[in-house]
Amino acid sequence: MDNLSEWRYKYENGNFGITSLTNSPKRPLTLRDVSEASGVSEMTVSRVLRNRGDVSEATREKVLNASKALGYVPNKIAGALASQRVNLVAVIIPSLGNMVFPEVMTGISQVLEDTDLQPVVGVTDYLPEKEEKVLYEMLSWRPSGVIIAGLEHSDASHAMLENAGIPVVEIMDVDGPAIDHCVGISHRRAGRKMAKQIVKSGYQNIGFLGTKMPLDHRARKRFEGFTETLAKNGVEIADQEFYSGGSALAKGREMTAAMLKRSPNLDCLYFSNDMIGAGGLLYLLENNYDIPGQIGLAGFNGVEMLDGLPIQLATMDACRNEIGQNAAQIIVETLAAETPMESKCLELSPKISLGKTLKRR
Amino acid sequence: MDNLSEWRYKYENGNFGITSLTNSPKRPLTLRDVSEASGVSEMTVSRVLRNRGDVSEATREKVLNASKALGYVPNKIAGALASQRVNLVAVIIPSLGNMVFPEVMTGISQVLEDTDLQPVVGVTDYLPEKEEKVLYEMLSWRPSGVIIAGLEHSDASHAMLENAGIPVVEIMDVDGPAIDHCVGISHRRAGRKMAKQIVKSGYQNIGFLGTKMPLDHRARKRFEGFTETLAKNGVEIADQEFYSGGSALAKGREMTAAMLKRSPNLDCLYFSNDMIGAGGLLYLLENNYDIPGQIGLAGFNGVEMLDGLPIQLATMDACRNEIGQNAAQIIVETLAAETPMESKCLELSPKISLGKTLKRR
DNA sequence: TTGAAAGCGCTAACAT
DNA sequence: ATGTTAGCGCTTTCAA
Repeated sequence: MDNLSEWRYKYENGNFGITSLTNSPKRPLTLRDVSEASGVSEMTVSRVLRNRGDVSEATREKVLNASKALGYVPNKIAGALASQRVNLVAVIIPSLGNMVFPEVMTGISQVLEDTDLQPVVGVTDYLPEKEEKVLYEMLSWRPSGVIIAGLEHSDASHAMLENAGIPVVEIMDVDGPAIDHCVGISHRRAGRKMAKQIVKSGYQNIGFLGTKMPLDHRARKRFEGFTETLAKNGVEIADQEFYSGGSALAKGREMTAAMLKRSPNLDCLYFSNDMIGAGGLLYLLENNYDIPGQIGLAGFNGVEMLDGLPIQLATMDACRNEIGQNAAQIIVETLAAETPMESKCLELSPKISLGKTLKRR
Repeated sequence: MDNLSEWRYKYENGNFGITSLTNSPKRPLTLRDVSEASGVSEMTVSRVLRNRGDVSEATREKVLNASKALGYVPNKIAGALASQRVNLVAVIIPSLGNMVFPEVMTGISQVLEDTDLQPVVGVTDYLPEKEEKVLYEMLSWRPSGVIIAGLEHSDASHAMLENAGIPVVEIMDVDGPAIDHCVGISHRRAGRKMAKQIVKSGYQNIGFLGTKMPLDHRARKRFEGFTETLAKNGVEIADQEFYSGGSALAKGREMTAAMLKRSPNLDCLYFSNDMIGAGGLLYLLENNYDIPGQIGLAGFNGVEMLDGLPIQLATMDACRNEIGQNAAQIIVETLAAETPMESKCLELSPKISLGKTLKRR
């Protein structure tokens, strides 16, 4: 950073204009160029640029000036090869459109910002083959660690992660065996918890609305936990519907309309995410349903958006930021540890938020 | 990919279990290991793994088997250093939370998927200093191209981009001089267009609600274009309010309430993004305002979410996916070109969508 | 069709 | 405090 800020200073003070004319922009500059321009050995230049070892203030200045004047940007590829160290952490997530994952990313960045590590994102679109491809691609850059969503991976992905020889943190989910470390919530438990709450509130005819994704294991686990607990209480899902693609808000609206037309006696709807929940909520309000008296509603995620809804939707926080922070923290600690760290598995507790769409008893 | 899929095959068929016992996961495997395991020179192994040059089918098979059995993942760092080529495209955007940028990313990925290029994302949080840092960091990995949001950069960033010696595409905005290529819309023109529409619809007392970000140049330009055209029509912004942070939907609601309390005679609100627009819309509906008769509303972006709203908000599409696709296309073409490509600047036309929140005349 | 040698640009480990 | 040497793991180039 020091290097960078001085460089910036230089440009802001106009020296750039001159130097840009002196060096052809074709061949990227090397340490050697800086070395020659400053009359100091490459090694010393390297030391200055990395703030390593003892360098006299005089040489330091000479080097910095030359480096800035030329507009030198170090070649990390060569550096990484020589030092066998790469300050990158691979972060592999299913999607950026989900809002959940940008928040996880924020948590990760917050922690990594205080280190010299940098997150690099890869997106899998919930496809195991793509996950495999992305993982392979990222591992071939020899990152210092991997943070990857979910516990379910193809055999090949699994093998790659086990053999990578770097810390691996599987995030979002803890319902299953982890390869190395893991941080997340139990989606099964989350489903159960909401089922308990709904039953406790006195609802009996419950509909489920969710995504069609057979590959969204976490949604599936929530569904399983949910039905399981209902069953224990002698209640069965009265109707269910799944969607894929399109605007979640619009889908929630449509599915709710369709389901209530089909099963008018439902008294509660459980949505697998807050966005479709919000759509359902808007639909019901427009059609003058009494919420939560006539019909109860619950979602999942605790997306910030909900604060702006006419009525606050009951939901459950998925601890996204916290998950990101903890995962990054584990990577940092593992890398700092002298002795090989033990695998850690951290289960966070999603907080239920009743909002105003479930009856209180 | 061929390499990868065969590798996968191997694991799925259980060979992994055995080999994982044979090689210690401590030292990453090298070409040499594969070479020794297959009794073929490193060079030939390299050829096979990259599908380069002529290799006999027999050797090819030997090498592939050895490679898969060991679980070899090539080291791109070494490869990049040797070949002086990196298949990475740096994509630098202000935020992932905005929904706009994930959509741009989708467009980019769609195009790059058919090539061997890979996007790598960096986030600046709308901060010029962070942009500088991220850019410096990314350039030090010697990517093949840069796609960066906006036309406004610090002097140092500007200098780095000019000197990088790789294709640069500035996206989202075309109101200003580009360094190399650019793809986007004119936000000034977008602001003007919506102003024209609002005036044409007969509104006279117009309020503006937007983000407080002085660094969101595109929002600023829309605002400028908007007021400019109003002025030409003898109309002045009657009230305005800016926010920062928090749930955009909730903010839209709050700001709308506050503004109408303060300026009850407003007959139209222009929101700088659809999310706050949706918040305002929900607030007004709940309070039984007649939309668009009593009060007109317009937003900006054309976010998919809007489809689920009770009334469709008037807005303007920012061509996000298209921008991403075109930007990536330019990078691909420039890299493929034998002779240095001319700089291209592509202005897309945002489509206005009247929805039901503006009067039709 | 295959192999051997010479780096790519940097840094670790030693000198000095 | 500074310099020298020897690679890092690949690919390029040239030879066989």
